[in-house]
Formats: sequence, C-alpha cells, structure tokens
Amino acid sequence: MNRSLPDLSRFEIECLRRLWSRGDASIRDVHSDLPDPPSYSTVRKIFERLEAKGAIERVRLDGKAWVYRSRVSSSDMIRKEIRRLLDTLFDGSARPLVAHLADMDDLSLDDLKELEKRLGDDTDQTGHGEVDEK
Amino acid sequence: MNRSLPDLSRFEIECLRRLWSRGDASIRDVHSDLPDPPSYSTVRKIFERLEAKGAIERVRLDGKAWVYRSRVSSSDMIRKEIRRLLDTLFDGSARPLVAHLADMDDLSLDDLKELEKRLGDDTDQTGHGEVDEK
DNA sequence: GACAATCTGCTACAAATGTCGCATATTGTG
DNA sequence: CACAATATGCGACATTTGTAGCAGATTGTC
Repeated sequence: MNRSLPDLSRFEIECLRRLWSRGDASIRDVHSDLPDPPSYSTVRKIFERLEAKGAIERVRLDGKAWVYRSRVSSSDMIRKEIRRLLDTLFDGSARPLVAHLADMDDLSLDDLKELEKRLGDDTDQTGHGEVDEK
Repeated sequence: MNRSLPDLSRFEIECLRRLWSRGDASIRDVHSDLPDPPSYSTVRKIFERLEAKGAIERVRLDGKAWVYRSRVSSSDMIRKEIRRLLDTLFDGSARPLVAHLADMDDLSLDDLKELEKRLGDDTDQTGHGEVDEK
C-alpha cells in the first residue's frame, strides 16, 4: 500500500517534479532547473521539508553535496492532486472537469479521440511514465 | 475583463461553492451546508477573508445577519484552479491530465465519447451553468 | 417591555509556507 | 598546503490558513 502520500504545497511539488524528471539529483540541480528560482537557501528549506514529510530521501553524497531521490511516484502524487482538485471543485466526479477542460480550449476533439483510442489498450498512456522508480 | 481572480485556499473555495449553489446566502446557511463544519466563528473568518479578497460581497441585511453573494463566477474560478493544477503538475497542457483521469478509472470510454459529441456544438456543457451571476 | 438567541466586530493563536542569512565544515585547485 | 568556493546545519521572520472565544448590539418572542 502506498497510502498516506504526504500533503505537499505547490512549491514543494514544483521541486519534486524536477526530481522526477532528473532522477537522483542535488539541491543545486533542482535549484537551477527551477524557472524562476528563489534563493538557494529557500530551495534547501523546501528539500528539508520534503524530507521531513517523507517525500524524498538522501541516497548518497556527491562530493559534499547530498543527492536526493523521490520516494513517491509521480503517478501517485499526480493522482492524489487530481483527486484533491476534484473534491474541492466538484463533488469528486471527473466529468465536469473534462468538460471544463474542453471548454477552455485546452482539449481538442483530436485529443479526445486519441485518448479514446488509448483507453482501448491498458498500457500506461499518461505520457509520463515513471522517471524515477527505485 | 475579469482578470486577477483572487487566490483562494481550499477551504475558502469550499465555502464559496456553497454560495454558488445557494445563490445569496448567510454565513449560517453556508455553515450548515458544510459537510464537516468547524465552528461558526471559523466560517465567519473565512467569509471575512473572502470579502477582503473581493471574492464575495454583502448584498443586504436579513434580520441582523448579512446576506452574501459571490463576486466571481464559478466557471472562472474553476478554470483558474484547473489552470493552476495544470501548471503545477504538468507543464500546462491538459492532455496528460485527462490521460491520468482515464487511468484512474474516473473517466470511461463513454464519458469521453459524450464529451466528444458535446465538443461539436459550443453551448456551455460544463454541466454547471452559472448559478449565481448578477 | 424583558429576555433569550444569535450576529457582529475584534482579538488571539497555532501550524504551514515561503524566504533568507550566517557560521562552520569540507573540498577541489593551483 | 593555502584558499576560494560552496554545501550544510540552524535559526529567524513575515504571511497565509485554519480555528476559536468574547463582549456588545440587535432582534424576535412571550
């Protein structure tokens, strides 16, 4: 069971995402990947909290810098967040979400068609794939 | 232009939703609609903040209680939140979101098909419709 | 008109978040 | 080996959120 994924803040997720795409990485790495990064100290604090929440762990020392690794899969976390949104905005159902999405022109007819096709097979089609699964 | 919708917290949105479905309502109304309500005082504080953020306004006095009204449309706020999720989790694109949704079994092939059909006409098909638009 | 009910305006807090700076230890380089 | 660079451990705040209690004003009811 992977229950009880930690509750993460927006920025914490932002940082965690870099870890997902990088695989193991140092704070410096993540800091430089951030689009509009705050001070290095700030990112370090985020890592400290992510670690306290059990979302990441230190795997080894690279020189004098720690190399971190995500302990939660991106899929699980993404689902958790989606569920959260669904519960906050609607009553948990996904339909209205997608309807809004289409309404926002963020989803085309073609997108829908392709997703439909994908729903046929049951491979992971999230377009993400676990980047960092230990 | 309705730009600059206020940033609302989860609970603030939770309360705002009751206002959306109720139309004009008092704090007491919303408080009793809440599934697992904190103290009345707490809800009042939320209203105070929603008002400070410009998300709601007082429309009249009913007895000695204020009647509030949402100043933001549910659609706009919902879109804002969806966008926020999209930006936080993915890189702003909706496709992976829907893919995950389907993956989570929250969206069936039929749902997708119906949405597809809906995309044809361009009526509001969010299944929500503005409940309270002044 | 007296009173109980209850709404309001304030105030207070604890916890979570976002943001940093500093002093010390460690390291790679010339 | 001496030093500049830089990662770390800690501590410090300001804001935002969630939560609540109190005193005084207002109101509906008997």
